[in-house]
Formats: sequence, C-alpha cells, structure tokens
Amino acid sequence: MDRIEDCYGFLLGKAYQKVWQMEKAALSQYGITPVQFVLLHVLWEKDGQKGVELGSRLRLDGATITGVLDRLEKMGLIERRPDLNDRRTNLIFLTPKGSELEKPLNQVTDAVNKEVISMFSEEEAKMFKSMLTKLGLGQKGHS
Amino acid sequence: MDRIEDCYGFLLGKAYQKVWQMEKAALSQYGITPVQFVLLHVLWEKDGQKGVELGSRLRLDGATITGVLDRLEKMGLIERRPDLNDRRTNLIFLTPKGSELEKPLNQVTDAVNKEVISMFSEEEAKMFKSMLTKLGLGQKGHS
DNA sequence: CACATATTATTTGTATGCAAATAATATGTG
DNA sequence: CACATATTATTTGCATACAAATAATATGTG
Repeated sequence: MDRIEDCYGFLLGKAYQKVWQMEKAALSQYGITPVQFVLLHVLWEKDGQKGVELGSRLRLDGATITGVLDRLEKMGLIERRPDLNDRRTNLIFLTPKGSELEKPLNQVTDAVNKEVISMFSEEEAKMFKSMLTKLGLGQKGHS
Repeated sequence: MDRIEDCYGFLLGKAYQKVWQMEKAALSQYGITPVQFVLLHVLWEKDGQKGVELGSRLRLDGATITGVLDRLEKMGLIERRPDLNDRRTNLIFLTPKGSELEKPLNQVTDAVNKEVISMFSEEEAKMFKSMLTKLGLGQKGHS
C-alpha cells in the first residue's frame, strides 16, 4: 500500500469522523453526543434493559457502557434500578426527561442521515448500507 | 429512523471499529497502534514534515498529533527537531528504528486490507472505496 | 518599525473505546 | 449443600479525538 488513502481502516475512520461531526453538531443544541443518542435510541425501542444487553446491541465494551450511563444519569435522562431477579444487574430506565427527547433527537439525526444519503444515488446508498452492515455487524441481516 | 442499525453514523462507527480491531491485532506484535501506523506511513512517504502538515494530511486535530508524536518519540521511532526557518515549529524525523518498521508494518496492514477486500467483489470494493473517499476526504480524488 | 492578527504547538478538560483487574452474584457439577 | 466456573458491573490505565485556552513566533498593515 503506497498511499495511506488506500487503507480501508484510514478511509473508514475518516468517513466515520465526518458523519460523527455532523451528528455531533446537530445534537449539540441538546447537550447530547452521538454515542449517548444511540444508547437512548435503544432504550426508546425497549425500556428497562440490562447494561449487558445495551452493550451487546451497540457492540460496546461494558466499561464504555458504564461511562455513557454515568453521564446520562448525571444529566437526569436515565436511571439505574436494581433487578429483583439478578442482584448483579441494574435495569436501565428512561426518565420522563429522557423520553421527551425521542422525537426531537430523531428529527435532527434523520436530517443528518438524509444529508449523507444525498451524496449518493439510491442504488449506491443501498449498497453502501449493505456493505457497512456486512463489515461491521457480521452476519446479522443486510439492511 | 426506527432502528439504530439504519443510522449511517452507527454503521460507519461499527465498520470502522471492526477494521480498527483487525489492524490493532495485526500491529500489536510491534507495539504500534493503527493511528501510530498511519502517522509513520506519512513520514515514510516524506520525512521531516511539520506537525501541522501531518494533521492536515491525516485530518487530525493538533492536540491529537501532539499526543501521538509524544508516544512515538518516547518509543524512539521519531524525533522532533527545531525548524530553523520557523521557531514555532518542530520538524518530525524518523529515527533508524522508525524507518526499519516500514516494510514489516506495511506487510501486516496490507494483509488486513486484503482480508477486508475479500469480503466484496472487485466492483463492490472499488465502489466502496470511492464512496468512503467522497464522504471522508471531501473532493480530493477518488482512488 | 509598531501593533493587530494569524499560525503553530502545547496543555487542560471531556468523551469515547478497550484491556485487565476486581467485586458481587449466578449457575452448574458433584 | 459446596465449590469451581461464569456472568455482570465497575474501576483503573492507556490511547485516541476534539474544544478551548495558552504561549511563542510570524505576518501583514499602517
């Protein structure tokens, strides 16, 4: 490999960085980061999940989940409640304040997604998503 | 956006994470991280660059460059020398130890790239690189 | 030349991310 | 039931990454 711009790790990193910056800018008015958004998103889908479930879904290390939850809890968007069936575990619940963010945050991130998609043709976008899914999420369904 | 798996930021992050882990594992025998590798790569192309040039090429913040250079310098792979034409600046030079890593590190990262490419057809790989470049590196040439 | 502005590198603070170690609790095997 | 093993969350340490502030030096304008 002669040029670093031919390295997939580098290219993916820079593409990710760009989209991450777009999302960060869009979310900043709510004081939320992209990672905090995706964690909230999983809770909007299903409230009261275990930390290990969130980490599995988001492909994040337990230590990372602990940190993100700490900050969301400090902001008053989620709370940890003891799991009566397993005393090792907390169940993570949205607060009303965390629930209220569902619509506005989805709105701004949808806009970012549309902006990204607009750079490609419909067919390209479909293929792009399929390739990213295959690469990043293993054999779990293509789109 | 109903599912977080339809969010481009999330998909790109997970794909990047996967390739980054592959590179990290491949480079670990040399005690080098993927980011340290790409910085060394730019120096192998042209020795004696300014920090700001490295940051511009790699799309990294000055503070990040300072940190990466600190660690590379501590490992004895690069050294900072004063720029006689501009006393604000250091010029970054490879040490012999840093130069020697060019072949072996390119070898292991080439292998990772081949592994990634092998997941796609030739045409898909070409399109994937083109789309990532367009997204992450702006209007600067598509492969 | 003097002074406002810009550039460069660094420092500090915050937020991911992972590895490894720890502590508490569950689970399985005898 | 007892004990080895596994699971879960957390803590600590390290490595990106960026924003904002700082310090030193260049550059441009008068």
